[in-house]
Amino acid sequence: MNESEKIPIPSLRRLSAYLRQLEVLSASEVTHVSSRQLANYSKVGDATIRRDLTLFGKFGQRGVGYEVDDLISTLRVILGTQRRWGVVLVGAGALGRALMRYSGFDQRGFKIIAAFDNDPKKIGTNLGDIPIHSLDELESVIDFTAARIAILTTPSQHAQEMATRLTAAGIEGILDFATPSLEVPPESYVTYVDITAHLEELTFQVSGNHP
Amino acid sequence: MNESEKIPIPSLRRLSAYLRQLEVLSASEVTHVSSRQLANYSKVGDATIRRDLTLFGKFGQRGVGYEVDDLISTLRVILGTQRRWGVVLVGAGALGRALMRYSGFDQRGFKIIAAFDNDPKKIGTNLGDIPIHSLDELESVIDFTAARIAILTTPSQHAQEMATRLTAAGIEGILDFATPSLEVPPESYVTYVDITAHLEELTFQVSGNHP
DNA sequence: GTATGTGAAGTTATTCACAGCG
DNA sequence: CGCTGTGAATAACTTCACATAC
Repeated sequence: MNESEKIPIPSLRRLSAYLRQLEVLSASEVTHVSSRQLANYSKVGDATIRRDLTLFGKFGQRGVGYEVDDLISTLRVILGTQRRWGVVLVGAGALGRALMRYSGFDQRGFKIIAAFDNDPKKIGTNLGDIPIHSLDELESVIDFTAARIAILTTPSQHAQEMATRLTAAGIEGILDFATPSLEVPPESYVTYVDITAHLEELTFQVSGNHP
Repeated sequence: MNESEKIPIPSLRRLSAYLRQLEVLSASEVTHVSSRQLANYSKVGDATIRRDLTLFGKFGQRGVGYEVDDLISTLRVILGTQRRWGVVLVGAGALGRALMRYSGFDQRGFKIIAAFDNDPKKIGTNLGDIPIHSLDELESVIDFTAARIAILTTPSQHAQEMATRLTAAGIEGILDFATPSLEVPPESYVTYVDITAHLEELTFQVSGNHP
């Protein structure tokens, strides 16, 4: 995939942050918010917020601001989460199991519907209501559930093989915790999360070994 | 903190990725690598790699490239991970416990040395060799261990209070899984990881609701 | 008065392209 | 010759500042 009609990735990522803040405001019965107010809740400038939003349309009212619940709906439509997404998870180790137990996905439109592992002790069991399957069933379960998104939490040695099988089986987006720079077909999309890289960012800032 | 001597954050984050790749190459007994080769392993151009590295010094040899193990050491010095960092973890829920079990930190220079939770059933127990303390002991344990980095995996309602206490107790860097835009004193540093935001990035790309 | 949406300006980051060194 | 290091050029992103709308 990708062409994405020229949406800058930084802008796209900020949309999720705006959505979080708006959900908090909505829960506090706030009905309207200006870009200035929204900017107060983050490190982003008000002009950036307005520009980000106008990449997708005109959602504000001059002199008033944005209607909170409307903007939430709009952002969900843009991000594709006004509908529910079934997600499969490959690798039911410590991190995979933690994600399977994480309750926050539900309210954000995601549901882990199946997990896969190669440990015979886990295969056939459930964690909560999520069944853990053998890797042999990867393709058939993806086909049956029509899942399009996968979370990859295997050891890094197996990550590329799993990514190849996942995309061949119809998965279009992979959230990769396992290894940097997975090779996937051009019509699919990967985002990589490296927790140690974030810690390294902190130690760089904290230890100040700057030139 | 921060002034960071003008290191662009994107460059800084790529250093961690280079380090991962170099570690793989070193394990495969590769002794030298050119920026071009390194670029093949990621989506970054070779000129970007050279420019990133020269922000910190001149580490290559013309006509040859970079010596893999040397560059690994150099990057660790830059990132501050040639020494070992004790890290405290606040919130021993599913995600916190998964991170406590994660073995990859050790080889990257990090060690979770203590965890904190408010659940009486957890307090006083160990997970692996990591003791779980009462939150009452937060300040004293940070003081005793001289920890400077913390991982925050509490429910979001408690995150700000915990961040305030952590920084007051001497923590300088927080890896925040709990809530966006924590307020911290200017001499401390926060990096935020939002797993659902990454999933939203995928659903945006996959569902193609682009203008 | 207040706040959006947006050209224009400014800033930051990436890529080009090549001189210079091993 | 190959590959780094780097000015210069380009591209990407952010911020300014204001006309416009409510």
